Amino acid sequence: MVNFSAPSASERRFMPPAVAVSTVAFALHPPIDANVADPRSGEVISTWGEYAGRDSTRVEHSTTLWIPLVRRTRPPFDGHWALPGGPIPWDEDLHQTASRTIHEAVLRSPGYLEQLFSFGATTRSASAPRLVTIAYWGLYGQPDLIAPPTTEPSRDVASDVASANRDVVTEFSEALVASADANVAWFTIDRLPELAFDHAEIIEYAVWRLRQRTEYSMIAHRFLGEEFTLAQLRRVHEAILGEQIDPANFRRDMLAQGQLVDTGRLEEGTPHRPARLYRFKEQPDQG
Amino acid sequence: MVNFSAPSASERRFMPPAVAVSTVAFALHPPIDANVADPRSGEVISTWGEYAGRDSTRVEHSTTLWIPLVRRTRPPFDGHWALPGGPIPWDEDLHQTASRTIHEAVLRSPGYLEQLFSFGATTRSASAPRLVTIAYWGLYGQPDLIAPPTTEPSRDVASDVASANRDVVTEFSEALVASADANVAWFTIDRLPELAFDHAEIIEYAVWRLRQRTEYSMIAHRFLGEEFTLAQLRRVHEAILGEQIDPANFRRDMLAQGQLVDTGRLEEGTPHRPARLYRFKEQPDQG
DNA sequence: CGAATAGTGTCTATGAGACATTATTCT
DNA sequence: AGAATAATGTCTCATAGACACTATTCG
Repeated sequence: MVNFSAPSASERRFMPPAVAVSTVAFALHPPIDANVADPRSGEVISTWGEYAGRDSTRVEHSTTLWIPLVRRTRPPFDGHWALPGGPIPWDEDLHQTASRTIHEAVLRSPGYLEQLFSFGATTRSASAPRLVTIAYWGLYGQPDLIAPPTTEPSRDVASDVASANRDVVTEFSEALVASADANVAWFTIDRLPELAFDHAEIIEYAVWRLRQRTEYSMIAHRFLGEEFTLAQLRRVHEAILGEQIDPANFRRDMLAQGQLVDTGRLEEGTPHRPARLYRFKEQPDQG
Repeated sequence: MVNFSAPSASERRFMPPAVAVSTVAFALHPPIDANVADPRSGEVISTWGEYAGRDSTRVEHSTTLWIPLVRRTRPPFDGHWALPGGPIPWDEDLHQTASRTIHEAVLRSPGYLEQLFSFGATTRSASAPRLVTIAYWGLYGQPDLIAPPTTEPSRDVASDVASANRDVVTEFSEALVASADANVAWFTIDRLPELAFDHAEIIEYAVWRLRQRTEYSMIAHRFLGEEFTLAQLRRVHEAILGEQIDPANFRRDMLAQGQLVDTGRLEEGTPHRPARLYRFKEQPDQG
């Protein structure tokens, strides 16, 4: 008979570390119905829909990236914001766990997901038991954000995993609360609140890795809809890089890549000369 | 009272995955006293010292990279070769575990160590319990290889971790045998034997990442001694890339980097014009 | 001297950044 | 017409690859 009752402190010393997953999910802006929080106080201000209103320029000209965070509701780091995530069930691949846990928080699945790094320092949480976190980073594209929230049957992780190692779940229990509530909100990456554990470091590294990427085409692909103008594509790159790009050179380089296809159609409803609409050339999906 | 006796198959279903570390440790050639195995049979042929003899050109002109592997002595994959590694004790950082386990197999510590990727597919071992492996890659430099084997007190992992989750150790028990024996041998990366688990995939990815590195200077740094000629440095780069480099262009580019310092001294004992000796400019260590 | 490798100089193709200029649409 | 942005063209500079040529040491 196996007894998985909570081990005492002295017994913990002989336990192997537990594993979990956390995800940094970038978007050009939050979903319409999502909460936006004040970076300073962490207080939820309003939904993105109210905040941005019908001012589409605010969306179109988004010049920075957003990520969703989850507020912890118990120690350690009670009240601090943290990355969405959770423990790894025995029958889920790492990607699956990342995808499912981010969906449980945001009610939407990112179009792209890639492993970032594993954080396992013995010091990453002073009081809690040893936990190795495999961090992922992902991208919410325009289609993902426009789509209404989906409700997948969320597995009862508490009984699957927690019963075997209940201590681990204390770091993630907040991800299990009903979503779209005040404990899930979006922040811009250049104005983040105080974060739990070493999650600030994880986010910093995720941003760095996103910017390191040479093939932005594939990445930007995920942020955009089916058809788009070169200006829209350029703004995605600018949001990722955090700096401006020369439109002329950008056009030349992107077209030289041979990844774009001119649809022959034109943008509509502009107060100026309309731009050509492009789409990406078909190519094998990955991620 | 916590009972960590081996769980049955049905009980395993509710256990969280265990975590371990494996390391791909590159070197320009094996240590002098290390075993060299025949790629086909996996049989240990001789030590590197016997094999290479006093033919220093064989060492100097090494045109490929070597890695140490450990032969499994029990199922699953009994008799197959695998990466050195082991489970993570509660009080060790991931780097420390990688460094310690590779030392237990090779009796030498690599001069450079960097996290590679975490492999956690549910399918990576059919019969054994779920295990997430955090892979590292490292470099043995010339000084590391010349140095005599060091014997650090190896912690009794079996009692630290294995007692808590004995099943996990079946994948790594071979790392605990007395080292420098016939179950540890070196292979060239282009002629590897059949490997256990998904370790072939891990090695392939490690080689890819090594070659992706733009700043080879830092990497090559680790492979060389204090002073070196440009030809020696070039051969390191050629071994990493797996292809030849134009000596003239290589010289120009390396000197333009401003990382090299002319020591003013010359190579000795050559049957031709001796080359200048360089060293790397002092810079903050990392890794 | 000849062999062998070290070391230098030069030509060319490519790609990125800067920026001037023309084109097209709306108000 | 004037505003605003799309789209094109051109110049320069930095870098990488190819390769001819000179220099120095040993035997």
